Amino acid sequence: MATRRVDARRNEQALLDAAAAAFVAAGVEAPVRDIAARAGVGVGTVYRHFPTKEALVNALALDLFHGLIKAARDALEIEDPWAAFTHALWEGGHLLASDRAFTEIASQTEMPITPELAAELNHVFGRLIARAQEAGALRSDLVLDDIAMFMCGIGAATAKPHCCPEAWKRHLEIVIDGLRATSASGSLPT
Amino acid sequence: MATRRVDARRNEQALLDAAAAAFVAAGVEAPVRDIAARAGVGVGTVYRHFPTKEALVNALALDLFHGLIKAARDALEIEDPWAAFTHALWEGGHLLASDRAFTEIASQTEMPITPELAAELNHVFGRLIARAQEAGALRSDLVLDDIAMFMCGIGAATAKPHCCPEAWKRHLEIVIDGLRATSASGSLPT
Amino acid sequence: MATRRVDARRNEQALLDAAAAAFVAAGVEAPVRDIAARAGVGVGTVYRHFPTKEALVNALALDLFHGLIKAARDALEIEDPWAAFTHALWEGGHLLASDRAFTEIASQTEMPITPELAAELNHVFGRLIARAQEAGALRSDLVLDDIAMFMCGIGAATAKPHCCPEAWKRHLEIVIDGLRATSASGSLPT
Amino acid sequence: MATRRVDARRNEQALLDAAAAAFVAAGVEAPVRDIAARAGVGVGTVYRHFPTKEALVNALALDLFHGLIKAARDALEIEDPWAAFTHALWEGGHLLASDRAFTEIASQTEMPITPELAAELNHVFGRLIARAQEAGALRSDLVLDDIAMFMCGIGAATAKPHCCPEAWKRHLEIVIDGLRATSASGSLPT
DNA sequence: TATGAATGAGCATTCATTCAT
DNA sequence: GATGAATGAATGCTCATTCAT
Repeated sequence: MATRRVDARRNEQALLDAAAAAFVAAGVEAPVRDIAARAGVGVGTVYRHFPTKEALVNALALDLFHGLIKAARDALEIEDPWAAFTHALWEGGHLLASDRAFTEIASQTEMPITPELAAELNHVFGRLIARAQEAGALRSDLVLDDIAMFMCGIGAATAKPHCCPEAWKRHLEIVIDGLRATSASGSLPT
Repeated sequence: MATRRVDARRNEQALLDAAAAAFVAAGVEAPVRDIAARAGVGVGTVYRHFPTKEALVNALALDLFHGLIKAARDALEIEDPWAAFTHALWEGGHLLASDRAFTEIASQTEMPITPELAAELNHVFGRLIARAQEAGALRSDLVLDDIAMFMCGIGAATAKPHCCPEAWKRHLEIVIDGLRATSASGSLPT
Repeated sequence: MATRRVDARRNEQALLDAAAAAFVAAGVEAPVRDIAARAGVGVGTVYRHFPTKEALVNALALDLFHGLIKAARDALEIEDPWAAFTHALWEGGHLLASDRAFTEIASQTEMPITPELAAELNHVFGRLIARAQEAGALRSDLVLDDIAMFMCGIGAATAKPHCCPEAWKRHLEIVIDGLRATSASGSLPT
Repeated sequence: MATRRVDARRNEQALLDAAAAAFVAAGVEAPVRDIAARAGVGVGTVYRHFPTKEALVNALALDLFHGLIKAARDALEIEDPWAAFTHALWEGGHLLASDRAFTEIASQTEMPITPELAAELNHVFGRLIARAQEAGALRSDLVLDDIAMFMCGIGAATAKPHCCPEAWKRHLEIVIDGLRATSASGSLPT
């Protein structure tokens, strides 16, 4: 019984990995059959672990969200507010860049973020932003939602197949430079 | 015969519009039948104008590329190199933001850009970048591909259903601030 | 266009027939593919004519209901109340017996009878019953719902594969004998 | 070992009950898993007792047949031939009415009756019929198969979800009235 | 022996595409 | 030319059955 459990758990992770790979290769439209095949199991097994294809997709997204939250929380430990803020962004970037599946998902389905998760994400990132702004390091017009936007940008940068896998780093570098309090300057929004 | 041409062209444009609308509403997965219905024609007619659904999608993307090129070319007329460069970005942003279909497409299919088109795009944006860098206004490490990345970011910002339709403007503003030569500063790429 | 319509109409009837045959042979569980094959069309065609397998099943049932109503209405023309009543039963029996699909359906799905149809059925059969009872020919404790029950019995008699196709006639004969006003006599309901 | 046997038998009965309940609730299409759950065992255990879902279904049907035979045999003890005959019918009705599962089964699968069982059923019901006919109480044209038909009618009456659970009693009452020797009269078989 | 995870054939349904009219 | 009926491959999902533990 315990053994079976171990096996099942292994399978669940294999399924998650297989799904991520399949989504990267073929988008969220990747057939469940393909995911099963990649994981080396039958379709039925997929459905034993996830009641729905959507549930599998969500599980994948949730994983990333948790990673994001953890990264942000770790960043909160850093003393310097600006360093803490940028650290969180860089860690988030790494997460996103190493998980192209997420971008696929994010761009094609409604994010399955639960209210609790959203609240948690908001709380910890809000703290990061507030601290950096109070320290006078971060431009004061930045709001929480902008973070999501940057992350999407990173995802998009990563997803484009032809650009080098490090491209997102330049993107984030530029964005961070634009985020410094000293950079703020009225551009020309037409 | 000339009338036919006019009619056909009208139909083709109607089809393109219908497709854009359908894609915005339901993603690229929108059925061809829906597109036909929106255009007020039968499915057969769609296939008379575009050999394949993919061809229709590509035509839509091409349209946007042409708009982008035109905007960049117009920007080239502006004397001040930095103003010219940022003008092109803002115009591109507007184009992208007003055409959510494009983002849908971009995120789900390989961009169907032809070598000629790519060359043209590269040429005119390359000029814009070079001029701004020579004038010392634009950070010197910016390369052509970064532009695509920013555009994708804008697309992503626009596509997120819950964020306000103007959100992309802040995104671009920050990015532009980060692009100034004076902003450049080694961040901390982990 | 007119021609197509003719073809389509033909197909729809073929589909209905094929479905009836398939249900007789394999129950309502008969795969849509089989129905399509029997009708000599592709599965897609089934779905062009009926949005759902259930809709096809319902269409079949509705057909029979209409037949039943028509038979009862015709019976109403007969002057003698008892003759009218029994005529309706016999006609209904024939209908049921010649359409084993209906029994299959009736026993496995909720009857898709619309309120209007039910009302119509009730109205005309109610008349038949009332007239026969007023004439003192029909036992007075008979109610409308009993008719449905008898019909189900006939269906069941017909459906049993081993019994001769005329078996239902004896069933109905006995039931009719039991329905005469003179037969009524308290049996022994335990 | 004896204990084992007892346990197994207990399990088997639990399984049979669970199956009956599941079939009533969801038809013969009820998943084996549900049956197992209702019985509080794993699916594997179901298959230890019955090689096949069909076998389980058959066992259920057999149970009812045995009940029917027993009822008929008990009826044979009654002295008055007509009373004996009708008693058997009423008992059979009760059995059927209290076991909707059977009707589900009967209408959807070939009855798994063995030759021996059929012979037994025929023998005892044949006796009941013969006695009642010889006594001049039962119409002489009744044959064995008609009994099955009546039973199916009762099953059908019971199965219809909207009609009251006692509806079958009226059905049987009428049928029995029609079965009296005195009722016999040429109806009008079209 | 009992369990329940794994399997995969099978089903309803959708949708790009073709073609007779 | 335009139409929309027909096609059938492909997809998500279920469920009887097997088998390792």
